[in-house]
Amino acid sequence: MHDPSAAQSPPAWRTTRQRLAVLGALRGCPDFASARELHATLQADGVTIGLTTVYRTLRALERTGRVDVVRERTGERLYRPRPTDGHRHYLVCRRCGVSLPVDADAVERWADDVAAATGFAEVEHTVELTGTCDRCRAAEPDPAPDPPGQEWGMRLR
Amino acid sequence: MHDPSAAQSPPAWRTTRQRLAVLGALRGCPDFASARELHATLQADGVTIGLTTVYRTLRALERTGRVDVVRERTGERLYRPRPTDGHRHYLVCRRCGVSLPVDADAVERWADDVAAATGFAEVEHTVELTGTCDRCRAAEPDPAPDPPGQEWGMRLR
DNA sequence: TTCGTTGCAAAAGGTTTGCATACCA
DNA sequence: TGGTATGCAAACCTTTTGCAACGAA
Repeated sequence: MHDPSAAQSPPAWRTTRQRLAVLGALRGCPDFASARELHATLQADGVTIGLTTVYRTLRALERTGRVDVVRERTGERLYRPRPTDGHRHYLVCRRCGVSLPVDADAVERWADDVAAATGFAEVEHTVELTGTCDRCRAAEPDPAPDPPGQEWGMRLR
Repeated sequence: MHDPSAAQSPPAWRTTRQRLAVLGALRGCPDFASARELHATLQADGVTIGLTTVYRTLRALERTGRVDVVRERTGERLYRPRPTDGHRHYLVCRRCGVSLPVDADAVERWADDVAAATGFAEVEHTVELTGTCDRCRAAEPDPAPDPPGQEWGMRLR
């Protein structure tokens, strides 16, 4: 027992020009941003950095819990610096992308209750809220809501 | 007014061999399955069907609310037939994939409250719970939990 | 006969990896 | 100096699209 390789800690983090730049860009952007967007921003600011490095840095930050991540409908990952410990859920405007940390205590409690009731262990949850912010709504009231189901009366057998 | 093109209803659903097969495979698999998995299952059962058709069928079922969808960590979409109206959230085992519909009234109410409080309209929510079911847990107690943050002491300025 | 559906191939789009080079500690 | 980090190119994966042929109604 006491296998040294098991206690092996991850490689030391090296502070590089590129990583600082990604952190800076992240802080400079209050809402969720994709890796590509961050990369474009950095290049526009004259920072020389590879897209690969942006991806790798974001993934590292994700692993250490320094950024929050949501998924676009396309599957694209969007990153946002984690404001404080405790706020980890957001309401994101589908049109302009503005994001708003929301109080999620009720969800946290609910998730804990479900975990306790089902016998599942190490229960993690992801909660994503999207909507249309009132500013966008004022700009253009209604974008033709999708026809609400039932239009395809499939007969199965 | 009364523009006919605006009232245009979606194209009629045609019941084809392939669509019935996808529905069948979906019903035959109680847990979440990806498009590729369903396609492989169908082929193994001797059903001739294109992967494209599986994707298109699943997308159509998703639009009409006949299946529930979750996202893998990779971004892959996983589908599951919707058991009843009302149950739309699941607790999925990260190891064996078994999924369990959970009562999500608390989350629904919370989402409605957030919508009301923020002034956002058309608020949609996705909630995904993952954990380790007791069966998997019994099989192998603990799979080396990831080192809990803080291991990379980054100095930012 | 009509028009939605199928399936192949190819494109698209985001993310990851191999490997030689650059650079932090 | 040693071992990470970087960056390019190419690989990977899932999903979507163009288009000609097929088939349900």
